[in-house]
Amino acid sequence: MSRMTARKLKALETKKALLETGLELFHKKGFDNVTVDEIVKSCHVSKGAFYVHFNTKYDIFNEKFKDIDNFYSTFQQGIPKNIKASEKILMFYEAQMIYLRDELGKDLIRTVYMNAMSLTINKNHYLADPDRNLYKVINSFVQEGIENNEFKGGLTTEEASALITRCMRGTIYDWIIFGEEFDVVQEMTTFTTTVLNGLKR
Amino acid sequence: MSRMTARKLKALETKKALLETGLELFHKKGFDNVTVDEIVKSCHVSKGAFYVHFNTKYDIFNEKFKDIDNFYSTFQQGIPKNIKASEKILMFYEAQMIYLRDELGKDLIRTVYMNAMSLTINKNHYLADPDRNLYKVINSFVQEGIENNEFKGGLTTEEASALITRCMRGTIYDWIIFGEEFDVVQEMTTFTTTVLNGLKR
DNA sequence: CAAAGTCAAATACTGCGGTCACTTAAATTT
DNA sequence: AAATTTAAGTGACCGCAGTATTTGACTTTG
Repeated sequence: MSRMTARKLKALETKKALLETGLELFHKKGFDNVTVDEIVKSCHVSKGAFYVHFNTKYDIFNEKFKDIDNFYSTFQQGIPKNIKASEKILMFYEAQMIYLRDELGKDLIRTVYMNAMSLTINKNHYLADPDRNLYKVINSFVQEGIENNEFKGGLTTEEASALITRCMRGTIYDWIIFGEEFDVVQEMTTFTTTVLNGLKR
Repeated sequence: MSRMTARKLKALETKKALLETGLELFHKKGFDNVTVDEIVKSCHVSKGAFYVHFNTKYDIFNEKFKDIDNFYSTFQQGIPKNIKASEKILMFYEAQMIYLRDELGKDLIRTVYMNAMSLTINKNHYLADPDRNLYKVINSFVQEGIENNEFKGGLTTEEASALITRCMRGTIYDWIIFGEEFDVVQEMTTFTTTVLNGLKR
């Protein structure tokens, strides 16, 4: 099923236009200073069309955010095979944070992190989805660390992974609420190093 | 200056009524399901009056949230003098989390944590105010731990305190975004223990 | 190929947080 | 005690996210 008819193709084009225009405007003026009306006017479609393709205004950024998961393989390639699991995690996180800071930007991340907290969503936000690629990657590093006896065995792989990814969320949250002098990359390294230290035997 | 005139007294009563009614309605129906119009109607004042006393709808919960700081002394009293700094921190956090979970409730905390992320605030939210009582308390515990050589000296008191309070924010954030099975008290203990472990020499 | 069904898109509308120009009465000054 | 200042309170209004209802072009089916 799901043949690509002319209509579906047209719809996909509309969605793409909304997405790209939205991202562009958000980037230029900031999420809060762009209205949905502005986006649809800029695309010469109606507001109703927007809500055919997206559930909320946030979804534009959410969609973009999900793209990161596709880049994880890229990050992983730069990580040597023969170093310790904890070092792999640190390298991975550092690359990640640089990407967030320089490519996605704080405004996008703020939006995604805020949206994840809203009650409107009945099931978990993508950010809290255990099947997210990011969590799988961390999970594999942690498993490696446990098998190599680098980490102590008090916690299961899942539990330890949850703590390590919580480092990330906690640091990013602080990045958002603290002023400009906050250095995400540096802070992420410091915090994660401490936690990894606490996990070691 | 700042004598208590009849008018100021009247205004204070209005504010108190708005605050109490707001809290009651939020508690009963949930923050998102209560409108400002509903609150003011219930208090027989105009909408404008609300915004004389509060800057946003969030402020009702923010004000309540600030009250915790007044209870810190209560928490501290239950903490023995002769135990290790790390144990004091854990006990303090545990009491804190039980209070958040059972007294303030997730909805209030969610609201405060969301509001702290919003851009509308030009200066830091109260949650990120370094002069907050909570941060001073943690700071004193950390200082004690460093002086007693319980923690290693790689980080300054302020840096180590920042990491420990980040544990709290990170765990609370996860409490909000993950489903019902998340146990804040348990998770806070596990995470903080790990971080404290990582700080020890 | 014509009737039935589908779904992207359009438009008018609702709900709500927040604002603004204004009123009014109390407080202060002269 | 009259004149002036201050600030609590009013209520109509606005901006904007999101919704309900309808339309009509395209696709599917018999």
